[in-house]
Amino acid sequence: MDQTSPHPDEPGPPAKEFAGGDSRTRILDAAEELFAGGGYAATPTSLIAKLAKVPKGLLFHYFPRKIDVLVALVDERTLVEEGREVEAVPGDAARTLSRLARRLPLRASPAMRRILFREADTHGSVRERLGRLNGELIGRSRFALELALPGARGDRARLEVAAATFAAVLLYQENLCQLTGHQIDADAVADLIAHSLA
Amino acid sequence: MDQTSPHPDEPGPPAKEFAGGDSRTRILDAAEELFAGGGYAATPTSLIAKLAKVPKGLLFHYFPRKIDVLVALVDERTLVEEGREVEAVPGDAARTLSRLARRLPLRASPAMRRILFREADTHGSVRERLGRLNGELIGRSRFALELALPGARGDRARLEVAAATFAAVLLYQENLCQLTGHQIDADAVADLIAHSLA
Amino acid sequence: MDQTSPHPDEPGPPAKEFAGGDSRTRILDAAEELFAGGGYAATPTSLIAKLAKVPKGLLFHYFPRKIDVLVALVDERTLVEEGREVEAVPGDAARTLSRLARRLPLRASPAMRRILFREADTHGSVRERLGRLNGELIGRSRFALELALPGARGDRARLEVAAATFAAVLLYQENLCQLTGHQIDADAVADLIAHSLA
Amino acid sequence: MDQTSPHPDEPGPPAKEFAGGDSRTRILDAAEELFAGGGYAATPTSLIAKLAKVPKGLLFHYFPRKIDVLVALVDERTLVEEGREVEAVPGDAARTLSRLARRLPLRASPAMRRILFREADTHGSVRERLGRLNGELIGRSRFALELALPGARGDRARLEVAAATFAAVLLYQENLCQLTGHQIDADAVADLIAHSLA
DNA sequence: TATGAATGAGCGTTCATTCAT
DNA sequence: AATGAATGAACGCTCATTCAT
Repeated sequence: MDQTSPHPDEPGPPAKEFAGGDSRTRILDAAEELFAGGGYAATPTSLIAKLAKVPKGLLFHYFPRKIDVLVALVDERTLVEEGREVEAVPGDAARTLSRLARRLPLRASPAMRRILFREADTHGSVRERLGRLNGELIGRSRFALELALPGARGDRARLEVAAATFAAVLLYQENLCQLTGHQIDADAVADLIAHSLA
Repeated sequence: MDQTSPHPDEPGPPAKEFAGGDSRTRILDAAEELFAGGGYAATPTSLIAKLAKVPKGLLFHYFPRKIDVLVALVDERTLVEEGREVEAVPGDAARTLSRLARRLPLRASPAMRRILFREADTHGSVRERLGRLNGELIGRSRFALELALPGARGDRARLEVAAATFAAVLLYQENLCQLTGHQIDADAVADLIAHSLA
Repeated sequence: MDQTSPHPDEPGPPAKEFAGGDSRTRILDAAEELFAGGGYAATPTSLIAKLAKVPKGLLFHYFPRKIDVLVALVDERTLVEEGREVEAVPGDAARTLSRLARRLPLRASPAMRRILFREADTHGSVRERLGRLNGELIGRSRFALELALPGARGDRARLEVAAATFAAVLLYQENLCQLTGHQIDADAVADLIAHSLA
Repeated sequence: MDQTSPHPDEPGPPAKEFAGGDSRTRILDAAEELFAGGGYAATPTSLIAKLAKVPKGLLFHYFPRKIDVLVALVDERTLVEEGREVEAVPGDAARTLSRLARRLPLRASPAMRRILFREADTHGSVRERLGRLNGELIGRSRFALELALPGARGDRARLEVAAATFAAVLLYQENLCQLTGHQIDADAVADLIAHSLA
């Protein structure tokens, strides 16, 4: 959970955070934690309820089927920002890409990020969100490079490949690094790609 | 799956492939298909037994616990080739990497490849194998580039980044492409990287 | 169900049929439809509330227990007419019974009739109502035959049997015909019975 | 359970009645009793298992879904005898029908008979069986009357009505009598019908 | 009267695993 | 090695009912 997700302990007006709404939030909080930790299939609804400190039946009041919890999580707690302006540094592809890497168009907690990759295989709505993120990453990389290197120096195809490569590296960083234990330095990759386009 | 996929280069007589041994193989065949399709957690042992056409009890004779099936699958049906020679094309980093992409150091059926990525989150032995693949990809890429570009032209660090990037793209190609629907052309990436090292 | 079915002969102003009272009626309407369709046990109160478009809690305001809905339905929407005069055609037992068949002493919608037979096994109040209907049918048949055939031609016992037979056929027609798909023509049976008493 | 159903305590060769088969029988025994008593919908599988003294899971080993228990019961423990010869008493329709009433073409325990009527509303396979019984009763009654009264005295239509009436009375006797508390004497009805055909 | 969140026992079902043969 | 009945804990889910507002 990052600064954008609805947390009851967040500062600001605590309005409407009592009564019914609270339980639903606590259920999602618990599910987020557990799905990220053990995976959707291996997490029993009873455990979600226990962690959320709500009776089991209430979970199904808000989410008629278990899968609805996951869908709600993805719907409400991940946001792929689309079409935002890219901050390009004219003439400097490397720094432009670096900035991009620092501000991924994904508003989601670390837990939600894990869920996004973990459950993409199994559940369409999650896969769709991941696909959207991928597309956005490619689009932004392409756009950023176009801005940084306005002269069509290097044909478009090469620029496209560069964008796809950078997107691949960013997703790799988000996902596989944790699994494989191999780190990758996005800044260095940005530099590499910039060189190749020079 | 079939006799051609797992270890085509394995020497030795194919003995013991009749009678009893057959059941074990059929169990693994079935599990491979089902784990790839629906995931380990969502596949009941009873379904494996049914698809393998063996009685349920026999499955537990060969694999006392369900997880042992997955472990056996990874142990016996994936092989990360280590330290093999890389076919480098001296002076041509692009073609060298392309060759690498064409012959991944992973001997495994498409189904086993899916399993490798799918279950890496949950099961240590799978994760270890995936990590090994990642390491091998990086190592080979590095080695290939060293061979192709013997002059330490471009510092080592840059070469390291290039290797890691290429490895990331290859894994992305193996895994995320299916999920996100975005293809990536490894040859073009090879070309890109070669340029950046020129 | 609608304003014509339950008690078309009930006198009195139709007052109180707005506002709050409406909810109660809609609940009973919904329950009638659902109990007839799927049976009492298989119909959740939540579904009744949904079909009635009332909140779940309100249902329990009017009917503290689920069974009360069924009891109210039977109480308020079935009426076994007792002791009404039978229109006999003197000397013509066949036509007399035919008339009886055409005007059963049961004021209830088709749905309520199904409920009456369906739930008789399980719930005493329903069984009692069905028993009452049966008794009334026998009584009327007996009385009709006595009127039609005033000379005690044929002993009383035979007349009693004829009445019971006709009642059985009428109930069979109401209930089993739908289940078994075999129709029976009450007029023809009336004719048959009249012959046997001649 | 009547003399035809498979009971372990039945005399005769006790072969194959050990091991697994016993549990299945005990489950059906328990279900028969409970379904007859409280109805299918109101009988939890856990109660069946408890009464049968088997673990709950075993019930689902033999009957994957609850409804399969009911279907098996109807399939294996009711038999509508079809096409058997009718013992007619030539010239005596009354006694012929009486004999028919005494030997219904239904082999089933009293409990199964209740189930047949109780659950006919809800479950197709039960309804089919009941419909078959109804058809057989009509067919036999017709055939018996044809045999007893070979001269086409009384047109065929009348004979058909007589058959249907008698069948209706027999089913009424089996089912509704218990619910309504009104008895009907099949012999007397047979007599009545015979008179009407004379 | 009206509302829907809350509650928890219980349901049908699944499933990994054991075991006697 | 082979078999499938047996076991019981746990699962996702349902549901009548309660309750605070």
